[in-house]
Amino acid sequence: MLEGRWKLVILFHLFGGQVLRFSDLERAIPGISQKMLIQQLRQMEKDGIVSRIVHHQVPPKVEYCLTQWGQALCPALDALLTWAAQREAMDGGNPAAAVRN
Amino acid sequence: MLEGRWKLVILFHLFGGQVLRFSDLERAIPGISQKMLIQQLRQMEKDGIVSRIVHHQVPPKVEYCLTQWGQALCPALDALLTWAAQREAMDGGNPAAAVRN
DNA sequence: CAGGATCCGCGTGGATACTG
DNA sequence: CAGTATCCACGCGGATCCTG
Repeated sequence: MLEGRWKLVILFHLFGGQVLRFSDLERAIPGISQKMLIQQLRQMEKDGIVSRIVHHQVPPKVEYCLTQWGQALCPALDALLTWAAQREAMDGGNPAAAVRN
Repeated sequence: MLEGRWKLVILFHLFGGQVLRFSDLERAIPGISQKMLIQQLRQMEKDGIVSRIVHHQVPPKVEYCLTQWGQALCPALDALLTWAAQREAMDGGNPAAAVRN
Protein backbone atom coordinates (compact mmCIF):
# COMPACT_ATOMS: atom_id res chain seq x y z
CA MET A 1 0.00 0.00 0.00
CA LEU A 2 2.95 2.37 0.45
CA GLU A 3 4.82 1.19 -2.58
CA GLY A 4 5.64 3.28 -5.57
CA ARG A 5 7.88 6.22 -6.08
CA TRP A 6 5.66 8.96 -4.67
CA LYS A 7 3.43 7.61 -1.91
CA LEU A 8 5.77 8.35 0.96
CA VAL A 9 6.75 11.71 -0.44
CA ILE A 10 3.11 12.74 -0.58
CA LEU A 11 2.47 11.43 2.90
CA PHE A 12 5.37 13.41 4.28
CA HIS A 13 3.71 16.56 2.99
CA LEU A 14 0.38 15.65 4.56
CA PHE A 15 2.21 14.86 7.75
CA GLY A 16 0.95 16.41 10.96
CA GLY A 17 -2.58 17.06 9.81
CA GLN A 18 -1.70 19.34 6.92
CA VAL A 19 -4.59 20.08 4.59
CA LEU A 20 -3.33 20.84 1.11
CA ARG A 21 -4.86 21.66 -2.23
CA PHE A 22 -4.00 19.74 -5.35
CA SER A 23 -1.89 22.59 -6.67
CA ASP A 24 -0.17 22.95 -3.32
CA LEU A 25 0.98 19.36 -3.46
CA GLU A 26 1.97 19.76 -7.07
CA ARG A 27 4.19 22.70 -6.21
CA ALA A 28 5.49 21.11 -3.04
CA ILE A 29 6.69 18.02 -4.89
CA PRO A 30 9.00 19.06 -7.72
CA GLY A 31 9.24 16.53 -10.50
CA ILE A 32 5.90 14.85 -10.00
CA SER A 33 3.46 14.89 -12.87
CA GLN A 34 -0.24 15.63 -12.47
CA LYS A 35 -0.96 12.11 -13.56
CA MET A 36 1.18 10.54 -10.87
CA LEU A 37 -0.07 12.91 -8.21
CA ILE A 38 -3.74 12.23 -8.84
CA GLN A 39 -3.11 8.52 -9.38
CA GLN A 40 -1.33 8.06 -6.09
CA LEU A 41 -3.83 10.23 -4.24
CA ARG A 42 -6.70 8.18 -5.61
CA GLN A 43 -5.11 4.92 -4.59
CA MET A 44 -4.46 6.12 -1.10
CA GLU A 45 -7.97 7.47 -0.91
CA LYS A 46 -9.24 4.05 -1.92
CA ASP A 47 -7.03 2.49 0.73
CA GLY A 48 -8.49 4.86 3.29
CA ILE A 49 -5.24 6.64 4.02
CA VAL A 50 -6.04 10.09 2.67
CA SER A 51 -9.36 11.83 2.29
CA ARG A 52 -10.46 14.08 -0.47
CA ILE A 53 -12.52 17.15 0.27
CA VAL A 54 -14.29 18.79 -2.65
CA HIS A 55 -15.50 22.37 -2.32
CA HIS A 56 -18.19 22.95 -4.89
CA GLN A 57 -17.32 26.31 -6.33
CA VAL A 58 -15.63 27.96 -9.24
CA PRO A 59 -12.75 27.85 -9.62
CA PRO A 60 -12.71 24.28 -8.31
CA LYS A 61 -11.06 23.65 -4.99
CA VAL A 62 -10.10 20.23 -3.72
CA GLU A 63 -8.19 19.56 -0.56
CA TYR A 64 -6.40 16.50 0.69
CA CYS A 65 -5.50 15.38 4.17
CA LEU A 66 -4.85 12.22 6.14
CA THR A 67 -7.76 10.16 7.39
CA GLN A 68 -7.80 9.01 10.98
CA TRP A 69 -6.34 5.74 9.81
CA GLY A 70 -3.77 7.70 7.87
CA GLN A 71 -2.86 9.71 10.95
CA ALA A 72 -1.94 6.44 12.60
CA LEU A 73 0.95 6.32 10.16
CA CYS A 74 2.53 9.41 11.66
CA PRO A 75 4.62 7.58 14.27
CA ALA A 76 6.02 5.38 11.52
CA LEU A 77 6.74 8.34 9.26
CA ASP A 78 8.35 10.07 12.17
CA ALA A 79 10.55 7.07 12.84
CA LEU A 80 11.61 7.09 9.21
CA LEU A 81 12.54 10.75 9.43
CA THR A 82 14.56 10.03 12.53
CA TRP A 83 16.29 7.25 10.66
CA ALA A 84 17.12 9.52 7.75
CA ALA A 85 18.41 12.16 10.16
CA GLN A 86 20.71 9.62 11.75
CA ARG A 87 22.10 8.85 8.34
CA GLU A 88 23.09 12.45 7.79
CA ALA A 89 24.60 12.65 11.23
CA MET A 90 26.89 9.78 10.32
CA ASP A 91 30.51 10.27 9.38
CA GLY A 92 31.80 9.76 5.84
CA GLY A 93 28.61 9.32 3.87
CA ASN A 94 27.54 12.12 1.61
CA PRO A 95 24.40 13.77 2.97
CA ALA A 96 22.77 14.01 -0.43
CA ALA A 97 22.39 10.26 -0.69
CA ALA A 98 19.79 10.11 2.04
CA VAL A 99 17.84 12.96 0.53
CA ARG A 100 18.04 11.89 -3.06
CA ASN A 101 15.65 9.02 -2.63
CA MET B 1 16.20 3.28 -0.65
CA LEU B 2 13.29 1.24 0.65
CA GLU B 3 11.41 1.19 -2.61
CA GLY B 4 10.62 -1.89 -4.58
CA ARG B 5 8.36 -4.77 -3.94
CA TRP B 6 10.57 -6.81 -1.65
CA LYS B 7 12.80 -4.52 0.40
CA LEU B 8 10.45 -4.14 3.35
CA VAL B 9 9.48 -7.78 3.29
CA ILE B 10 13.11 -8.80 3.54
CA LEU B 11 13.76 -6.27 6.30
CA PHE B 12 10.85 -7.61 8.31
CA HIS B 13 12.51 -11.00 8.28
CA LEU B 14 15.86 -9.57 9.39
CA PHE B 15 14.02 -7.65 12.07
CA GLY B 16 15.28 -7.90 15.62
CA GLY B 17 18.82 -8.92 14.78
CA GLN B 18 17.95 -12.13 12.95
CA VAL B 19 20.83 -13.67 11.05
CA LEU B 20 19.57 -15.67 8.12
CA ARG B 21 21.09 -17.67 5.32
CA PHE B 22 20.23 -17.06 1.71
CA SER B 23 18.11 -20.17 1.54
CA ASP B 24 16.39 -19.27 4.79
CA LEU B 25 15.24 -15.99 3.31
CA GLU B 26 14.26 -17.71 0.11
CA ARG B 27 12.04 -20.12 2.00
CA ALA B 28 10.72 -17.46 4.34
CA ILE B 29 9.53 -15.29 1.48
CA PRO B 30 7.22 -17.29 -0.76
CA GLY B 31 7.00 -15.97 -4.27
CA ILE B 32 10.34 -14.24 -4.44
CA SER B 33 12.79 -15.37 -7.08
CA GLN B 34 16.48 -15.90 -6.45
CA LYS B 35 17.19 -13.04 -8.77
CA MET B 36 15.06 -10.58 -6.84
CA LEU B 37 16.32 -11.79 -3.50
CA ILE B 38 19.97 -11.40 -4.35
CA GLN B 39 19.34 -8.15 -6.21
CA GLN B 40 17.56 -6.48 -3.34
CA LEU B 41 20.06 -7.81 -0.82
CA ARG B 42 22.93 -6.43 -2.86
CA GLN B 43 21.31 -3.02 -3.12
CA MET B 44 20.67 -2.83 0.58
CA GLU B 45 24.19 -4.02 1.25
CA LYS B 46 25.46 -1.22 -0.96
CA ASP B 47 23.24 1.22 0.92
CA GLY B 48 24.71 -0.04 4.16
CA ILE B 49 21.46 -1.42 5.53
CA VAL B 50 22.26 -5.11 5.56
CA SER B 51 25.59 -6.87 5.84
CA ARG B 52 26.70 -9.98 4.09
CA ILE B 53 28.77 -12.56 5.92
CA VAL B 54 30.53 -15.16 3.83
CA HIS B 55 31.74 -18.36 5.44
CA HIS B 56 34.41 -19.86 3.24
CA GLN B 57 33.52 -23.52 3.21
CA VAL B 58 31.79 -26.15 1.16
CA PRO B 59 28.95 -26.18 0.78
CA PRO B 60 28.90 -22.39 0.64
CA LYS B 61 27.28 -20.55 3.49
CA VAL B 62 26.34 -16.91 3.40
CA GLU B 63 24.43 -15.10 6.08
CA TYR B 64 22.64 -11.81 6.10
CA CYS B 65 21.74 -9.46 8.93
CA LEU B 66 21.08 -5.81 9.58
CA THR B 67 24.00 -3.43 9.97
CA GLN B 68 24.03 -1.02 12.86
CA TRP B 69 22.57 1.58 10.57
CA GLY B 70 20.01 -0.97 9.48
CA GLN B 71 19.10 -1.69 13.10
CA ALA B 72 18.18 1.96 13.42
CA LEU B 73 15.28 1.15 11.11
CA CYS B 74 13.70 -1.16 13.67
CA PRO B 75 11.61 1.51 15.42
CA ALA B 76 10.22 2.54 12.05
CA LEU B 77 9.48 -1.05 11.05
CA ASP B 78 7.89 -1.58 14.40
CA ALA B 79 5.67 1.46 13.92
CA LEU B 80 4.61 0.09 10.57
CA LEU B 81 3.68 -3.22 12.13
CA THR B 82 1.68 -1.40 14.75
CA TRP B 83 -0.07 0.50 12.00
CA ALA B 84 -0.91 -2.70 10.16
CA ALA B 85 -2.19 -4.25 13.37
CA GLN B 86 -4.49 -1.28 13.93
CA ARG B 87 -5.90 -1.83 10.48
CA GLU B 88 -6.90 -5.37 11.31
CA ALA B 89 -8.39 -4.26 14.59
CA MET B 90 -10.67 -1.92 12.70
CA ASP B 91 -14.32 -2.68 12.04
CA GLY B 92 -15.72 -3.37 8.58
CA GLY B 93 -12.59 -3.66 6.46
CA ASN B 94 -11.52 -7.09 5.34
CA PRO B 95 -8.44 -8.17 7.27
CA ALA B 96 -6.77 -9.70 4.23
CA ALA B 97 -6.27 -6.32 2.59
CA ALA B 98 -3.67 -5.22 5.10
CA VAL B 99 -1.80 -8.47 4.84
CA ARG B 100 -1.94 -8.85 1.10
CA ASN B 101 0.53 -6.09 0.49
C1' DC C 1 -8.05 24.98 -10.95
C1' DA C 2 -8.24 20.10 -10.89
C1' DG C 3 -8.12 16.80 -13.31
C1' DG C 4 -9.01 13.17 -17.75
C1' DA C 5 -7.15 10.80 -21.89
C1' DT C 6 -3.31 8.94 -24.65
C1' DC C 7 0.97 7.50 -26.16
C1' DC C 8 5.26 5.39 -25.08
C1' DG C 9 10.07 4.08 -23.23
C1' DC C 10 12.28 1.71 -20.11
C1' DG C 11 13.21 -0.55 -15.95
C1' DT C 12 11.32 -3.82 -12.65
C1' DG C 13 10.51 -8.08 -11.73
C1' DG C 14 9.20 -13.04 -13.18
C1' DA C 15 10.67 -17.68 -15.26
C1' DT C 16 14.01 -20.73 -16.50
C1' DA C 17 18.51 -22.74 -17.14
C1' DC C 18 23.15 -23.03 -15.76
C1' DT C 19 27.56 -22.92 -12.49
C1' DG C 20 31.59 -22.99 -8.75
C1' DC D 1 24.20 -23.94 -1.47
C1' DA D 2 24.38 -19.52 -3.32
C1' DG D 3 24.39 -17.50 -6.69
C1' DT D 4 24.92 -15.92 -12.35
C1' DA D 5 22.99 -15.43 -17.04
C1' DT D 6 19.32 -14.56 -20.30
C1' DC D 7 14.98 -13.69 -22.11
C1' DC D 8 10.75 -11.27 -21.85
C1' DA D 9 6.16 -9.23 -20.42
C1' DC D 10 4.02 -5.78 -18.15
C1' DG D 11 3.05 -1.76 -15.93
C1' DC D 12 5.13 2.30 -13.73
C1' DG D 13 5.92 6.65 -14.51
C1' DG D 14 6.93 10.65 -17.79
C1' DA D 15 5.29 13.94 -21.46
C1' DT D 16 1.81 16.13 -23.80
C1' DC D 17 -2.67 17.63 -24.98
C1' DC D 18 -7.46 18.32 -23.74
C1' DT D 19 -11.76 19.67 -20.59
C1' DG D 20 -15.61 21.19 -17.11
